[in-house]
Amino acid sequence: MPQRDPFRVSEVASRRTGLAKSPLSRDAIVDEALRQFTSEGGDAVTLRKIAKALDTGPASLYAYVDDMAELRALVLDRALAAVEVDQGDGPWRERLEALLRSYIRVLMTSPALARMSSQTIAVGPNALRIAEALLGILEDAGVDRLTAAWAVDMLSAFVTSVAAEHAQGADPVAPGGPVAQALDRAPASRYPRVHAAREDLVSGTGEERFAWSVDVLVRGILSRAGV
Amino acid sequence: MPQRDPFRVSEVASRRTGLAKSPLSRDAIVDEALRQFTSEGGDAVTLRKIAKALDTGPASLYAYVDDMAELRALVLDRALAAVEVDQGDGPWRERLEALLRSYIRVLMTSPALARMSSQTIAVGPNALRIAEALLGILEDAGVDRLTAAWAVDMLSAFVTSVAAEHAQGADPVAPGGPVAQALDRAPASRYPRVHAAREDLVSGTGEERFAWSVDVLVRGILSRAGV
DNA sequence: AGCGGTTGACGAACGCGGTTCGTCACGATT
DNA sequence: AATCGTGACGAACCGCGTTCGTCAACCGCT
Repeated sequence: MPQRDPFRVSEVASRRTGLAKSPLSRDAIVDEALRQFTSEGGDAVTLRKIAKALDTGPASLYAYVDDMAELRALVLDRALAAVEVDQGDGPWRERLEALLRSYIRVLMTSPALARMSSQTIAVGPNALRIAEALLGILEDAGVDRLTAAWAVDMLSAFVTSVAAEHAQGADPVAPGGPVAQALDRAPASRYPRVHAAREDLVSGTGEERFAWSVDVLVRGILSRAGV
Repeated sequence: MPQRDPFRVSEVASRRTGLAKSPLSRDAIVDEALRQFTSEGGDAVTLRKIAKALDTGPASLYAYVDDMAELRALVLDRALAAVEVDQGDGPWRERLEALLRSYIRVLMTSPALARMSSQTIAVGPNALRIAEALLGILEDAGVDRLTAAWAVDMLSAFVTSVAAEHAQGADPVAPGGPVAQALDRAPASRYPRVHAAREDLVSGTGEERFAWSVDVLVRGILSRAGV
């Protein structure tokens, strides 16, 4: 039990005048939710915890937010505000990789955020900002508009995929992790190729795999684009 | 309160001898769970509903399953048993596309299944079976082992991504859907490229986009492979 | 200055989720 | 026939999102 502050009554009064306590706005709610999403141990972010942190009850939040789903969407877009979209004026290839790297880094701030991004389609202003930047880079690369549009979809899906994979427990590919265990348990008789490639399947750092995957995507996209 | 059946005692007795009722095994639990995952409206599959369908209480399942997480993993792998891996003896490109198509079709059996597949890394025997087949196809394509191993990862992630995207509400890209709405709301002044490409971003059927994406991935992978 | 009407905040409760615990009936063993 | 260990189960716990009815504070009137 947190200590019940006897001065609480005056706080309530002051809350209306909006001096000591923030008067509970939509922004304040989203801010606190994002703070919990990123700072917390990464466990479940709940409406009740957010309310408690804002020194109120769960019901009060419903004046500003329709739904937990809406709140999640708002939080995701606010988180995406941290994605750095303007990556200097180097060659487009470097700018693309830097943008995707920033995108991934933001999503990996917390497992909860990464999980959310793979379940919610981001359609907020910041998602649009990222899409706009990607289209610009692909334009510089000489990719036609339709190809670029579809490529934006693939690149976004790729980023959320990588983040989601990273979200469930520290590096499942690491030695001793569930993947390595499963590969060791796989009998060579039934899965000869998996067995033969068991080291390759878990080789490389996250960094290397990321760069490799981006390269595969870029080559594929360029080879489809009417240069 | 559900009516208390006086005949219940005899049912318990018959359950022990395992005649009328299946005597509650791990397989029976996973079977029923998968049935609910696929047949149900696609909503949340809960331990309690599974128990009720098996004519018992939630606590009884814990004799056979450690966790809801373990149950989910078991269900996912059992679902993957339906993926058709042996796709005739045509050219590798067709076999690859057919395999991925079967994979996606299975995951799209229900939204709940699709959502699960993007959160849980599949490491069961059926996941290994699919990986084995993919490695075989890529081998036929002349892809070296390391490239093939990493490509398996990308292809799997791609499949679960597509399924997850499809999982949240009937086609978000459809006209009137949240994506189209967001694009219409996007001011051309701030997002000129997004605005210009707003039709391309939502164009194409799921089929066309799937084929296009696979083509991008294959081209990228081949161009990295030391043929 | 006094006064309804509107609105936002809140306590309490509802239904449902996964999980745990103590009990008791069962089938096998002595 | 008596006993024992096992495992199925009812009941309960705690936390979740959400809803409802109430009440106090603010606003624009007269």
